[in-house]
Amino acid sequence: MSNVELLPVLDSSVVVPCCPPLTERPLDAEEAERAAKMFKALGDPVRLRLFSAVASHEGGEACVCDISDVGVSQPTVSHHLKKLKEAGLLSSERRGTWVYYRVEPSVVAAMGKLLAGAATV
Amino acid sequence: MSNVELLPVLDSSVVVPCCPPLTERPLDAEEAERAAKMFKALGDPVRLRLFSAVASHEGGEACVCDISDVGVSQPTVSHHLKKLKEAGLLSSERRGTWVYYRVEPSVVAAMGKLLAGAATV
DNA sequence: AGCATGCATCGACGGATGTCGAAACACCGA
DNA sequence: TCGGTGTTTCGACATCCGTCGATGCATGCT
Repeated sequence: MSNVELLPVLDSSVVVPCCPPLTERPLDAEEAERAAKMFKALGDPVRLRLFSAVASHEGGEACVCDISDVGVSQPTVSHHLKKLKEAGLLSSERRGTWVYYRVEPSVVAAMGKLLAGAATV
Repeated sequence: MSNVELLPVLDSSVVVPCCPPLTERPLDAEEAERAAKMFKALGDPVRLRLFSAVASHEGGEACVCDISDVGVSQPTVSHHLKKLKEAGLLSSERRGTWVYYRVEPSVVAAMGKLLAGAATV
């Protein structure tokens, strides 16, 4: 039943260039500015729910109508999705009536790499 | 009956209970609230630099004096360290004149687990 | 063309947040 | 006990941010 999605195997070396792991050395101002934007994007409960809804949706994508039941108005949902997009965490594409959002794997991987190591001090 | 230890030994495999990976299922409101607090704590450039400074400091800990050169006033540094502590990402201990901060590995690991999977959609 | 639906933008409002200087607190050495 | 240094707390302020209703735009259906 499940037609397997084509997974572009996560190539860890092609991760979006941002910053070294947080444990490698203290981030400088510019690096911190960039990295903070990504964390900030997930630093809101509504955005986190939207992101999770997209990430966990079958097919790896979801239209706004699929995920907009998070307790805030429709304009607010749209506002948050825009923020997530600006942070690079989601991308969107219009197909007919609906707009589909999907996770941007490389950026999420970059966040993971930032954290990697900090848990094993 | 419940005279159970409230704070069991922190086994690094037993990560702080928070939420399932973001890809497993959509987070509910309560989970999102908890998880967002952690991301929000790292969503400020100054806090990210402070966290990185602690995480990368030799010995896994640093006193405020070691890391307070991030371009803001000293009270502001203290304010941000408090936020990181409240989020559970750092812990602190006073030893004589100085206060030492260190990374709380289990909480950082929890954040990593949230992200894990979202990069391999 | 006209209308209904899905989504984005606008403008406004209230509360949260980052920042500072001043002051308080904790500790140590003389 | 006193002064000095490291750190936190306090109070104030400007800005940012999440939220909403109203409105605009794009698409598809009749």
